[in-house]
Amino acid sequence: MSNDNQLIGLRKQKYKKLLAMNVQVYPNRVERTMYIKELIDQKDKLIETNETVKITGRLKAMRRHGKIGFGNVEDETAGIQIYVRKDVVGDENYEIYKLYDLGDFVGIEGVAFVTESGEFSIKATKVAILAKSLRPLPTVKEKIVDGKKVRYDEFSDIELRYRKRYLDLLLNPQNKNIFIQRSKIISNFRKILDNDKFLEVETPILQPLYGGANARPFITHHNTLNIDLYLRIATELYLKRLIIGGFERVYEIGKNFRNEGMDKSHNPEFTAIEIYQAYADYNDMMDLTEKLMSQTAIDVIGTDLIEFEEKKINLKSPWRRATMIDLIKEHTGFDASDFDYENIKNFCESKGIEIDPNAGPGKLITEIFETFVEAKLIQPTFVTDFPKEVSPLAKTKPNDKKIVERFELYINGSEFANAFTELNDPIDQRERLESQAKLRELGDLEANVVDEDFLEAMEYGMPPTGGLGIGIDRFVMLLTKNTSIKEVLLFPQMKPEEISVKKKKKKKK
RNA sequence: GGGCUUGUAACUCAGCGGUAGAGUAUCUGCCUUUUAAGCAGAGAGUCGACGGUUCAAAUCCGUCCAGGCUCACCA
Repeated sequence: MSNDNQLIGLRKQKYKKLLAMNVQVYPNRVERTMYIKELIDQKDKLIETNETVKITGRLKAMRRHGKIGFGNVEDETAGIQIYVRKDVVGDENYEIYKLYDLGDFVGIEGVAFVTESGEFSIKATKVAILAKSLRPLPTVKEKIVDGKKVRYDEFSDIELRYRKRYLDLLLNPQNKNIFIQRSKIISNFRKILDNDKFLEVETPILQPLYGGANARPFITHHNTLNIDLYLRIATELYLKRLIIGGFERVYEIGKNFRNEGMDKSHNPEFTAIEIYQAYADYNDMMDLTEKLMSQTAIDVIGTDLIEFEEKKINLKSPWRRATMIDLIKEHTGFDASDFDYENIKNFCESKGIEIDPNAGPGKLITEIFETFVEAKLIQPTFVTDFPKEVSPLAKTKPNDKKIVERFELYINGSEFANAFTELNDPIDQRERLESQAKLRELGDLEANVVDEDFLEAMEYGMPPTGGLGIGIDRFVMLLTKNTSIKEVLLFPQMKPEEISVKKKKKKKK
């Protein structure tokens, strides 16, 4: 018998013993008079009144001493020590207590008191089991040394933490806290936008055509319609349809799916917020980005100064705004402002940048930026005025048709937001999408596809609009000081373990 | 995809050619104020998988599986 089965077997035996004692091991209804946090907050009053309280929670520690015993019970608000005496709770209750295992959900009825060693506890008058844990939780022990918590045998295996996130949440409060922060960040975005008269909407995840970004999609199939559908790579084109439809301020928070590589900052599904505002442009979007991010930092983590990887990142607005061309000049000395293909190509070659034969000067300029500038933008920086060539959905500048009104926000060397003065000229939009289609034919799997339905919508008239997208996961990483996206996703994508193979082999033996 | 690296008991780890180890957890006994409770004893492992070398493999070699770091690719 494997150890695993041995430990589980023992717990199953206890389950049976409880049943034999006519104890409901998984009762339907449970009574709780207060959360443990409330109990602790009312310590003095409860000791004075000797009032009976009922708490519930998971058993996190047990210390049995013959005819008495201690334990620690935790609910979501706090934990408290329980004290169980055989002569107080009676034989049957004490028997139930003895059949407790670490990880069981228990209900304790009792009165508040302070032990001889000074610990506020609850002295049980009645004990119950609310749900038995058949599988032993990993053992983590804590000790308080000089007021600091020292943890032993922490559940720290990264792979296990991701695969069994429920254990990570249960055993590592600091990791659970990441997801509390994440939730607060998202609800704070909502609060700011809702106060600003934005309407939250939901658009299709399953799309007959995908668009709004350069990326390879996931493909799925609808049986009844017998058509392939794509999981959205962005919400952009649907949100613009809503602007056309007369909603002046909309946003959507949701998952996008991109069938591409995975690394510390890319998960195949990730959360983005996209925001569209009629009668606004990319300058307004910069103001909005600053407001959302710096205000949220203050609201959620209490400061807009973040110390991360030994860098001090200052989210206090205003943030630097600089054009891509100027930043390239600043970091390399190279002046690409003339968009002269030969000149730019020569520079790329001299720096060892690989040249895609289909790339025009705009694409090359972007590559120079990515190679020499991106990683150096530690403080929040709006990189503005992108080449039109790489921005098929953004409006050109009035005085320079090679450049569009677009920005990307960089913090700590990586992209956090992308925004445009949205292209609303349907003739221009059609030409741009058609030239993307040509790139596709030349083998660019990430080029946009022509979405006739979207173009038709735009032909009815789309107001001048500013649009903005922010990567939520990366922002959560920044505020919670995590370097891996997996740490801020509850269930990051992992390769499945080949359990079936293992099991088959086991059975054969 | 390349390089480096990890995988041993439920958890955290040691062992790195000669009969599988420790602490915690679990079980048994003692124990009515403990708190990483204590003391005494016990059980628990296909040493990620499959091959190879060897008298002998957790240990050396190869392939594979799953992670991590990093570079490349990619928004």
